[in-house]
Amino acid sequence: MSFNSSRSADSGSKSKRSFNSISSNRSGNSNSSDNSKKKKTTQKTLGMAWGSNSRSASRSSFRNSPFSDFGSYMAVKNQKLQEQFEAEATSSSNSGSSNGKPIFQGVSIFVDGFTVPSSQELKGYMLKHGGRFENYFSRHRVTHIICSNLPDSKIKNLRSFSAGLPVVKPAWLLDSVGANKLLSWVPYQLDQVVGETHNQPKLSSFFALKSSAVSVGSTNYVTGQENSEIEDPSLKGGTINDADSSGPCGYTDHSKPCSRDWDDSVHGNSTSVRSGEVTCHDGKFSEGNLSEPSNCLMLDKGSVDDLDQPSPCPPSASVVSDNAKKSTSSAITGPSKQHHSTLVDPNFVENYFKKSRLHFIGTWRSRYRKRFPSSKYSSSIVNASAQRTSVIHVDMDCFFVSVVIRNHPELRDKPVAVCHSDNPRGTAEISSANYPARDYGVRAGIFVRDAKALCPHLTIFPYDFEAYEEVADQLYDILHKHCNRIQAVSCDEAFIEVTDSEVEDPQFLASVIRKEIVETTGCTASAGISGNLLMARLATKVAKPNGQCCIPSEKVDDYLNDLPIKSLPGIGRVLEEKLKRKQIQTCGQLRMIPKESLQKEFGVKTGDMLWNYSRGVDNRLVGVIQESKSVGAEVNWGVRFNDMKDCQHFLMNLCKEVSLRLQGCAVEGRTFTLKIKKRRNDAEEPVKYMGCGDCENLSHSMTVPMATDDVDIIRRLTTQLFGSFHIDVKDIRGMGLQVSKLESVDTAKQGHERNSIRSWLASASASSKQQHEIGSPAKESASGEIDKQHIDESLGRFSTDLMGPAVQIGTNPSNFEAPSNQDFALPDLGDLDLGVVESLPPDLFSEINDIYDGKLINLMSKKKGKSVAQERVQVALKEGGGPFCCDPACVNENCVVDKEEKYPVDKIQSGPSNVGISTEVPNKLDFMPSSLSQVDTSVLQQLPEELRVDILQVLPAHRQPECVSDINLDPPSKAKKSPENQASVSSKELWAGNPPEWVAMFKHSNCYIFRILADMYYRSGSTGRLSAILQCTLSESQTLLDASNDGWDDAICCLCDLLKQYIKLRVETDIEEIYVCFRLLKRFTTKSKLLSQVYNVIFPHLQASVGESYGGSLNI
DNA sequence: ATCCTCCCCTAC
DNA sequence: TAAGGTAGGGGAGGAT
Ligand SMILES: Nc1ccn([C@H]2C[C@H](O)[C@@H](COP(=O)(O)OP(=O)(O)OP(=O)(O)O)O2)c(=O)n1
Ligand SMILES: [Mg+2]
Ligand SMILES: [Mg+2]
Repeated sequence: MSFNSSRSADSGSKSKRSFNSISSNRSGNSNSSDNSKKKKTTQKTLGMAWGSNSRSASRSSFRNSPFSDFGSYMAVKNQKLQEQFEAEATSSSNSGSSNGKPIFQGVSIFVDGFTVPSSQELKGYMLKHGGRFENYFSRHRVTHIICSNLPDSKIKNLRSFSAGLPVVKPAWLLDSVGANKLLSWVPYQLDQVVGETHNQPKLSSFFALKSSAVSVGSTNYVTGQENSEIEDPSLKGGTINDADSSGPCGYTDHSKPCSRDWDDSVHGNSTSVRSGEVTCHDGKFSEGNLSEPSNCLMLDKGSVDDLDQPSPCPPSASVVSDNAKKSTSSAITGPSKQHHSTLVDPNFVENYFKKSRLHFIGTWRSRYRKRFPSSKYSSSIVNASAQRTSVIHVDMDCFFVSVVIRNHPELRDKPVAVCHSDNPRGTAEISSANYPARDYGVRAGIFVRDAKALCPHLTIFPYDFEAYEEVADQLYDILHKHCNRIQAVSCDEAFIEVTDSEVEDPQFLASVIRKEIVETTGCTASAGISGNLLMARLATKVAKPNGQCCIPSEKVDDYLNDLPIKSLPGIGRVLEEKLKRKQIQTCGQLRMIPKESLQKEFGVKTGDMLWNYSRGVDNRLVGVIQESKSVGAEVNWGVRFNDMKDCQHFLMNLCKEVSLRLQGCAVEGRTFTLKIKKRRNDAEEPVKYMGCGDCENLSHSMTVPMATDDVDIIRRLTTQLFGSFHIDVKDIRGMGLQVSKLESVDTAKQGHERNSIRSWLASASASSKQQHEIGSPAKESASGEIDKQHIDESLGRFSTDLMGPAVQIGTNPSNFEAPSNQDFALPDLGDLDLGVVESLPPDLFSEINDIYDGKLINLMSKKKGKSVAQERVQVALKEGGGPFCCDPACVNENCVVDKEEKYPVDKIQSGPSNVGISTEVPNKLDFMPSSLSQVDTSVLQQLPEELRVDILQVLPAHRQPECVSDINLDPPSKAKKSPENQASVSSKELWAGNPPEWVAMFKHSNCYIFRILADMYYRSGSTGRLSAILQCTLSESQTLLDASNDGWDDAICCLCDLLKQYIKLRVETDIEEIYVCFRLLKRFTTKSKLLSQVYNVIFPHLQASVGESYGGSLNI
């Protein structure tokens, strides 16, 4: 199941998709689908339980482990988890410093529910007298449960989870304090519990227990499980079955049988909307003098409530709680106090996103884009703007709640909210609350503990992202059926534009759509109808819940007059507060302020918006669907690092995420912005569990010349960006990576074609037009002359025949037309440099051969034996013969570096990014060259010793930067004895007092030095060292290309030079480097003004014609 | 003037 | 326990 396939899927059919765009790319694991499908079917009526699933199991590092291995691993890990748990700071004690007599020594209480005195006071008593206070229940740590009173529904569960622990009234503590000794708790037992034995010793967890505070039967809505079947994971840990058999979470499959059955059941119930009877009964609305039925159509709130809802399925299957899984699916990286942080879970980023509601709604749009690739209708909208139009705004009522209680009609009139947790003391956020709950003040975004305080009998349901996705799809299918001008706002909300000619009665259309929505989804929607986006949206607010409302233009002013400014979209907390300080609370008051004042105070655009909105004016058009401007990922929860390694690991995963999202959107980006949330100095631990608390928001960005989606490049960039923060990783509370300056990956570059030579050439020629826009022509032609000279000079030593004669291009950009991809003319076969072509890696050769319909190979065989063979340097690189290392931390000689590991996570431990730990060794990746005199000593230090010696011997010959003398260098005697070392002597003599002209080509000092060395080694036949220094150059070039705007000319020069050297020398062990060169140049040169240099590597004789056809942009 | 970077604000 | 993301708009201030 790939992203592209889902994009091409017919919108009517339920294609496999994932709400988490990453997961579909990553897992590609169809093995789990059978399993998960079954599970889903049975889960349906209960909603998904806490999360983990076969997908996550299959992605875990244990995916291939046999059961037994996994099981024993889990056993060990749970033991460790418990040990951690023991040490965890979720409990408070005051050992040693208690100022009261330690009468509660050995007593550890957990307070359940409301108590008198409050749990905080009890905590105070405990700490004062040597006892412990547990915020969260654990049978291992807690010795007594303190409880004043519990509703009956809780008692049963309390018995269960208490597992024989005494449940005692607070008076026990008070009396003990009063008596100044520990009294027996027996007389203080809670009456309701006395005499009972625990006949249900197994319970999901305290967490799960809490969720059944309000129960229907004994079903726990949160876990979707009969309580009696739940095991306490904190005791036993996850079972193997847990890890292997639960259903997927990020959602993919919409064609499951259940949805069919459900659809059928819906259609079995006939419904009707009696739109003729509607009037505006809404109180708010009436107060606004808008109650005329003729002008304002509003369905009676009750009228749709009466519509039949799909018949509820009885709760059927139970699902193993995810609690166990969570404790098992994370590996332990070391002792830690946080159980849900980056410290514990190496897959934190991925796992986190799977459970984040905000991630779900935040990424919904990109999924929608794939379902309904846009721009079909956006142009017609512009045209249609001449006509009179109405806007309908449709928004699902308390979306998340509606969806999860579709099959619980008995809860429709009871307060219900969706939340991760049902802990009445928890800091989990309410995602959505239904309207009965809102009557109690429960709102999206408040903590569950506050919600429970406002409404103690609030029923909490867990998330079911899969179901939200499914309903959203149904919603948009319906909308698209009725209208082709739709502007998606979110998964539960859209604007529809209708022209008067198309639809005579927008209100009737709205009622039809709403009826269809409730019939299809089992959830109600509300609609607002008005003349523009703003007023339609405001009308929806009036209409909710389950109603619709029209605000005709003549009623706009009246309606707005008393409307609180906060109700206007775009005015949030901050603007509201600022206006309030100016005594502005309503739109009517806002209208009194002249536009100029507003603009002066809030900025031009914002002032304009305020002025317009307060008058009901909104000039935005419906449906102008712009392509996305940025793609990013961030995590600001559970982010805690102890050391650089944790941090780097996290960052690299974030990069992977971002890279995959870019690829998922088929875009590449040029600007990378790393955001870091840094704990404020004065901020203590956040109120919210694992939250980021009060933070400073920092960001640094970097723009590279060539757009990319490549994870390795992104990682290098990100690493470099991170270094620029100079931040203590312990202060980091959140990080995000955003990519902007996006360019869409055109079809020619997609798929396997992407790295082919043909597409490279084609894209290069197509995009060469843009070269005119880059840089000034004067500068180009000037530097072109220099470049040519220098390159001739420099390359002459290696490969005089590779460069053809220079072509000075006459600049005539105005006449220039870039050939299209199709027009790209293949060079004549006779124009190819056969020596170079022959030396290409086999598959590159074969690719070119294919381009020429196989004629190339014939030509080659004819000319065989003539040319290049004798020019080749015979290289017989023995194993490890090239001491190379680009690893800052590694100075071992003979270090063979695996390409994949060039920038591994743990290599960036030192350097400026690691403030306060070790700044004396600069981070190589932080180096950004700017001038010839700037020699990066750290780079030099990373070189193998022998090469370093050579450099020091060479440098003084013409220009030795001062800082080189700082290098602490002990010339190894071994190096002196090496026969290869002779090269440096001769080279030194060669260059002494006579620096070659081409040195100016390498403005970047490292490349410059490397180039000198390469030349030296080449002359001396030191092939091992030559190979090593070429790799160093390649590595430097990569860094340059990725990171520097200034350095990419240098980098291109280096790479072209390198490529020629590699190819010409045919260093067989460096085949991979040739590929890297090619890839870099392909990526890079489509927009390079130095394009022709790359061309010349393969098509040197084409220079003149290329130069002509590509106008003045070429400088060779 | 216009662009760029580093923020802040807003909505779902 | 708990999963505070994502993307666009826009302002301030500096570089050009
Ligand atoms: N702070 C928020 C706001 C919204 N949502 C999610 C849950 C909502 O159900 C969904 C849609 O947002 P709405 O603003 O449309 O809110 P509701 O649909 O829940 O209620 P309403 O009836 O007011 O539209 O987005 C969320 O998780 N957290
Ligand atoms: Mg809604
Ligand atoms: Mg909404």
